[in-house]
Amino acid sequence: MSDAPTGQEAAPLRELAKSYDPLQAETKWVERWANEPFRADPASGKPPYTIVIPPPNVTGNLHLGHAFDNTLIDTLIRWRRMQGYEALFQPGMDHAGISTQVVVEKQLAEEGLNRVDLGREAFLERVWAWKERYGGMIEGQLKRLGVSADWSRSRFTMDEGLSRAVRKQFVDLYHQGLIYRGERIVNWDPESQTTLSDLEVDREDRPGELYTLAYELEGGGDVRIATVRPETIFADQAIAVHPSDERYAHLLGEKARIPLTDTWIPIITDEAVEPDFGTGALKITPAHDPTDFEIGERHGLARPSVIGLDACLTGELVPAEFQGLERFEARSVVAKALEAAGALVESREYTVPIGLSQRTKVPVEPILSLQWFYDVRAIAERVLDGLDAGDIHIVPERYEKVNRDWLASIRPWNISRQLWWGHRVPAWYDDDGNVHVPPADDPFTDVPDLPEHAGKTLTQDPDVFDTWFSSNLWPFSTMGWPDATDPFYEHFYPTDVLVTGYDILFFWVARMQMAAYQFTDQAPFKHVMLHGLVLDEHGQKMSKSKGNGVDPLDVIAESGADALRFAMTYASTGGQDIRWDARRVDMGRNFTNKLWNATRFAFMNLNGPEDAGPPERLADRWILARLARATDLVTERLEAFDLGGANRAAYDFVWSEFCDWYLEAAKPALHAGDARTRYVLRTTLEAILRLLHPLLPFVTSELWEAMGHEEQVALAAWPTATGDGRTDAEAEETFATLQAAVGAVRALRAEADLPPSQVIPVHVSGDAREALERQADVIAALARAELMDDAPEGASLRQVLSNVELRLPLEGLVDVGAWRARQEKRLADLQTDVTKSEKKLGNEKFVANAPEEVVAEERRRLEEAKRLIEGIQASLANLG
RNA sequence: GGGCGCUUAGCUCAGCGGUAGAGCGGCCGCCUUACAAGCGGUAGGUCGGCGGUUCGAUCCCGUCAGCGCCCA
Repeated sequence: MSDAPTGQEAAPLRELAKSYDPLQAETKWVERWANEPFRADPASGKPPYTIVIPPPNVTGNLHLGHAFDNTLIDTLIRWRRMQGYEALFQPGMDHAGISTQVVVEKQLAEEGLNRVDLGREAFLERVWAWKERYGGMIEGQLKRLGVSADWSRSRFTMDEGLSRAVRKQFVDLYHQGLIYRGERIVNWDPESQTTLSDLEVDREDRPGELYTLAYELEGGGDVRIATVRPETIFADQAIAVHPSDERYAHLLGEKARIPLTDTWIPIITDEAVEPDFGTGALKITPAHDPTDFEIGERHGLARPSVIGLDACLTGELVPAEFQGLERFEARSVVAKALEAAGALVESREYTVPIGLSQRTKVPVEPILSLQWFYDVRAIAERVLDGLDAGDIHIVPERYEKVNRDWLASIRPWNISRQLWWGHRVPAWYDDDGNVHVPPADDPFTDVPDLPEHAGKTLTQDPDVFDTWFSSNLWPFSTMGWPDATDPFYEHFYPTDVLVTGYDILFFWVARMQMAAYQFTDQAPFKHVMLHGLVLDEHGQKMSKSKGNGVDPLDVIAESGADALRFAMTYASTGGQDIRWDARRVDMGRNFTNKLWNATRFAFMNLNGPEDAGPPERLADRWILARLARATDLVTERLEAFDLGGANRAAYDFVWSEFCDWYLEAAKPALHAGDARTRYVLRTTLEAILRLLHPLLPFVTSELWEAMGHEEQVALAAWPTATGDGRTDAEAEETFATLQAAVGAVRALRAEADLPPSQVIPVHVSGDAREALERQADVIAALARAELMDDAPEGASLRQVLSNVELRLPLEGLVDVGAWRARQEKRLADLQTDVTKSEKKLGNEKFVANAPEEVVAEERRRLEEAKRLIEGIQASLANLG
């Protein structure tokens, strides 16, 4: 064994504290990464790797969902950066129209103010002030998580450049006829006073009543209709029945009188009526129901409205006594009046499906309104073609079908919102109600500034766009689109992966797909990695109202960001929701401490020259082979977007192999000053720090620096397992035998209840005897056992293993009865195995059909079990 | 009404065609000079029920049950 110091002295190693203080180290690196941020350089010549952040809302603080998302993104980014990619983690934030407006209005209310008093300009100033404050907080929180984003690239959906992108989108689509203004039934949120897209409405079944009303007929008698909304009868325009419904055929062309009024309406037929529902006759109220609206369109019905934006009865059709009643109150008041008038035939309990505003939880009111719509049907087809062509891979795969199904049944998207906070609709109206949108070749000039409109009075549409009508451009608007001046668009777009929760697959992912094909003629990302939601410890969704949220910053303050990140990647498997369990954070914290101490131990022993020559000691050869395997596995798991698998693979290797076995097994060599072992120890430790860095950026950075590296580990190369001498089946096999022998000795020791300090003599026999004798020093270190030259005389405990038999001369030290009992249990288990194996091997079909190696393995097991049984029986006979 | 996911050790979860794994918790020993946030040993599971495919099923198929989610 050569100790020739061919290597140079290692750099001076910093002395490490006895235990890891994550907060101290993390604070330091947070500061460093703030001062020397990770910058993506489009001119580096390296292949690009891009992930854009799902922009958090400026509304408030980050929650665990954000911590989850950003941990996954940053893990991928750090890994790829180390692999030599020019990695861009594009950060930023979303203006979150309605949510932000709501919180700022709430804040105003506390001061006794409201936005209308304040006026649009002043109100927007308040929102911007809010944005500055919370935007900064969110960025600080992400930095505390250790995210290696390029902060110089941070973008906000309301930035000038991104606003230009939104405007370009609108103007282009308008001139293509894909965006139009129309009067439709929309989802109105009376609380926040704006419309909502279908996606922003949650459906819920609520107990209600189904009323049967009698409408008097011109020719005498009545026709009975079923409705859940008697308060809207004043806006009725017809009664409709199914064309094939014989029951009503004789009434066609007749007129019926709306109860409580003197209004007569026609009886018509329409395919949309379900004959089985209620009486089979429906009152048609085009202004207050989407289906009725469509029926009304087909029959040219008028569409008067009787419910105002405040959700109260209003309009000249409503009798004075009901004017101003709130819709739900109106329902019971009108029902009572109907009853009094004899028009209420029946009312019975009925489950009513209603829509709730996701934001305010208030039931939405379907109202007739003039809104901007984007007809996405054609571009959705284009996305479907792209999916067919394999442009985008979604993991887990099952979400691709969900993605497709939604696109395939998509409907026009209501993009206007009656809010102040957001991108204002760039459309102007003249006194005659004509619509003016900037020309396609000059989208950024306001219409009143165009020469041809000089002198005209034009008013801009007061509304703004749905927030998603700007975040759908995020992957390219953040890269400078539509302006060609930013090299990032050319270099970093399309992006590589989108990492986000499955809950915004429709809201955001699908809309980005459509926008990207529409404006960049390609998919916005190659992969979509969808993760689950972070639920509370009882499996409930976390929410502010329930107060069951966990603040990531509290977790970080308690255990460190590495621990939190560990918990996140550990729990990330296959898009499954993760139930919050603080024990996973403890695992992470304990792991960082373990790593810290392993390094500390290494430092105590890396105190002399190193020799980079080929390793000769078994433990050295073994750990290198195991490291190669671990490296392959971790890399392969990362490539498969299986960060949970990568985490486990790294954790198991570092704790169960490197710490538990290698560090112990290397002690004799290190104490003997073996320069090659020193080299193996240091290089393995360095590989471990690099392998763990994407998962635990802080400790690994701290330890890497402590090892004397000037350049931080984030910029070091990702380990690779290629290269010769990294597989060593022989070393692995021999070491496995050593592990089994050490385990057996330890078990014997525990059985004999001997103190750990007491050295015990052990005799080894069997095939592996020589190999183990060569590891006598290692066995001494691991098991406190001294190998005997000669078999012990007299009674001894024998531990029979597959290729080794251990004997312990322990007369009088052991409770022989307990030992015997244990050995007999072992015998019984082995007998069961033998029976099973014999049965299998006796099965001709098994031998004929199973793969050869499986059959061979079964034979080997049978032989081994038999051998063990013999050995154990002999040892029991020898017990005396 | 349609679709999807989950059901594995006391708890939280991996695994997903060839004799069941982790962390925590339990039990028995240890402050063995890297680590008590730790070390060694050990117990604990008919992998939700029932059928089927297969030489072989926790894993594939069908069905039932429970829990949860999405869409209409």
